[in-house]
Amino acid sequence: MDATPPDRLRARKKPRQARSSATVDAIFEATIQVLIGEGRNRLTTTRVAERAGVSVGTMYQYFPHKQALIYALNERYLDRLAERVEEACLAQHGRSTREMVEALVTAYWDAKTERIDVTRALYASAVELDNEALIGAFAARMDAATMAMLRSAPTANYTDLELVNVTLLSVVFGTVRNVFERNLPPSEQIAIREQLTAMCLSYLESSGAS
Amino acid sequence: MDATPPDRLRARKKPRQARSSATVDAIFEATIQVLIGEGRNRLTTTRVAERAGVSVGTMYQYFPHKQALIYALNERYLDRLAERVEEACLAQHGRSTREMVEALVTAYWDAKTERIDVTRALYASAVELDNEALIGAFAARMDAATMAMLRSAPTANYTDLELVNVTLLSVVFGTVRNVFERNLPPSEQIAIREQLTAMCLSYLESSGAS
Amino acid sequence: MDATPPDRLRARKKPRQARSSATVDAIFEATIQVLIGEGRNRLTTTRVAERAGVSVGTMYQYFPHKQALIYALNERYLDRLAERVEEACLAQHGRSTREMVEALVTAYWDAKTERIDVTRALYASAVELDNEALIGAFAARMDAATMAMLRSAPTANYTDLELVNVTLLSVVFGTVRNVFERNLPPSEQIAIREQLTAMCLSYLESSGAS
Amino acid sequence: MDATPPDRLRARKKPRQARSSATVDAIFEATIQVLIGEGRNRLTTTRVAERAGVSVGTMYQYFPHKQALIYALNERYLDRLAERVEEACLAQHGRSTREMVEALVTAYWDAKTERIDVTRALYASAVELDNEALIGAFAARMDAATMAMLRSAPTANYTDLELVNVTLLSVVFGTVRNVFERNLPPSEQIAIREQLTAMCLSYLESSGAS
DNA sequence: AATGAATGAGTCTTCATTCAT
DNA sequence: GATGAATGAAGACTCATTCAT
Repeated sequence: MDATPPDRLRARKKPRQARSSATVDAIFEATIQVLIGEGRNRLTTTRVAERAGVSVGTMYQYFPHKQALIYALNERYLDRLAERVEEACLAQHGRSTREMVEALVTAYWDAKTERIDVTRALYASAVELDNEALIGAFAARMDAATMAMLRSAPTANYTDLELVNVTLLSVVFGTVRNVFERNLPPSEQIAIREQLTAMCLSYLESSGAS
Repeated sequence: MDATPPDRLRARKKPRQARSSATVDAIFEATIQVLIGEGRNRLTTTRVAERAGVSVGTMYQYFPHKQALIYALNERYLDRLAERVEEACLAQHGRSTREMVEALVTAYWDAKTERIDVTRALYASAVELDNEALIGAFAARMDAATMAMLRSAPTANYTDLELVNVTLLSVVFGTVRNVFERNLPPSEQIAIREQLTAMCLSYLESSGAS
Repeated sequence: MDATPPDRLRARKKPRQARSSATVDAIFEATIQVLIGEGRNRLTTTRVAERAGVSVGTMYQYFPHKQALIYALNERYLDRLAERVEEACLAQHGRSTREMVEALVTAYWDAKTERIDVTRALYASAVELDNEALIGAFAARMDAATMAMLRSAPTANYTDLELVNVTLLSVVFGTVRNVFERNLPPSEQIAIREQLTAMCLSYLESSGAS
Repeated sequence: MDATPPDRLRARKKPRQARSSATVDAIFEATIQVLIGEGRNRLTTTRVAERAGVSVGTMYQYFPHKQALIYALNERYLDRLAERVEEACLAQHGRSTREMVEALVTAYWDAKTERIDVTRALYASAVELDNEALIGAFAARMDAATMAMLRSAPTANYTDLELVNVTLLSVVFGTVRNVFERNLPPSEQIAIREQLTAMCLSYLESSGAS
């Protein structure tokens, strides 16, 4: 992710060697575990280090301070999320609008819902993080991916593609978040998801009619 | 709001007299100010009390602990928000679907956007709060208000009103949140809002066609 | 009790009227209850006042500060204890040494054991109280009462009555305390009490033999 | 001492290295000093740490909370006390009853009286401590030590050794405490101590007569 | 005289960060 | 490079005491 974050949030070193990478992964994993198991308020550097099986000192070799760790964690998460959605979009190039919408909703919904505790934990961790850059970079990637997909549609022809696109993303991303925050029963979630898909499809069809 | 929250989050005394009520209001206001000005991580009881112009001791007479304060603050906020939306819905009973959708989106959007810093601050404050009860109560009020409104529509006739309704709310609420989180320029926000309204209107019209 | 305590521990006013006396009694009772129910660390003026059914302000009319309350409470307790033992001793004047010892042990043991929770609570409350004067006054009364009793013995004739007396009191009082601190089963307590009585009787008999 | 205390009173780490052990000792010493110099009410973690020449943080690395510190302090004290008495008893195995009694009284009396301010301070510190386990373990050790000693007596033969033993300990321990609590002049204390010894000796002789 | 809201110094405890080994 | 003991500032919360009503 090309987020060019505030300098103070940069990790101290880009982990290049296998060893380092494994350590960093362990730290990330530990962070998530602590976040899930103990909550944001009990997310302490000591606890993370302990759970990761390294010493605090070592942790501070990779992340100059706690915020940098959380920043990097969210960065990694958004990176992977973006990748998944990009792939899904790419796979629909030239397909029907219905397939596009379905793929988009499915990819995002599944990614967010698969490990709902992780999703929640990361949302919590990001509060008060100076993460505008992160969000911006993620949004840019998503915008690019879905716009390219929509543009490749054989039949549709959008007058104001940018607007349609940003609306589509806002609606999909926003709705997903809202649904899992309300903690509705699975059956209802599935029903809403179908409605959402239909709604977006209808929106795109009416927007892209020549 | 009838949220019957976990006992430990209850405020200590219901402010009855004018004096008390003024104090409580000052504390709420101070909390928001600190949240906006210093951020969630620097939201300390001392700072809030100082800003509110009371002693910590006094604060603890009204709120048994910090969490109770934050809980009460969110409760009050959601209460007012719910009221505004309820009123807006009530005013549209019997009107056209277009008017209904416009009123709903406008009411919620404006309430959330008017003081965007406050909105953000409250979202941040609620992280890691045991606020399921709060959210549940709010959702129930909204569900009731919009369902009653939709049911009063002269022409529409929804097969599965409940589903349509919960979808509508999820989409509207979710999208609003997503838009202001992305911090888009106002002009773009307005454009998206129009698109959202149109989208929802189209959704309702197709769902309510007899 | 003629304890002439440090000025700062004096109760503010000697309760003379019936009303006051009832209030003071209620406060004393409440103090004991809180002590038993919540422990010394949670013995707060507010809690005591609440339990006594008066306001803190009122309590401070009777006791200038917390220490004065605790001091007065212990004073009253020792007063009553002294009275009981004095009566028991007085009743044995001229009787046999055996009767004297039995009466002394019984009176003290029962007084301390009847409400073991109260006894414990008061011991706890008195820690760090500047109660030398209290203890001194109590000791003096006890010394006087038992010495007068022993002196009235028809047959015994103690060479060093003072020493015998202070030894007797130290042994009896000390043993009682030790026994209930160890929290032994009742049957064992009774057995020890008998042994103690026999031991003291034997001691007095050998000391008072002419 | 095998006191198996409530988990929450356990010290955090067993000091193994010399460094740690020195720190722990310094903390214990500081605690006693503060207790003596300022009293139980002014025994604060900050004050102890300061006096011990370490930071509060360090103190909390060894003791998870204040109570654990006080618990450990009392544990150590009772451990040493028990050791002293055990040694004294062991040294009298096979000797005369008179020597046994004298050794027991002397050992306990001296241990308690040598540093009367420390003794008092520790009694005060233990109030409201959940120290039943501690007292129980100490009592068990004392019971064992004195019973073994009495049993080794060449001439005596106790019908109910257990009862005689527990009585003996209650009387000795209780009397010692009572005497130093009354703060009598040294000459008088010595005299009482002799009386106590004689009294116990007489008790044992009459109990152990075959 | 009684009340009880208000005060704020003082407590315990946590935790990000450093640095000697 | 790794470790983890040590630091101490900062936070949540309590409670004896006062005083306006």
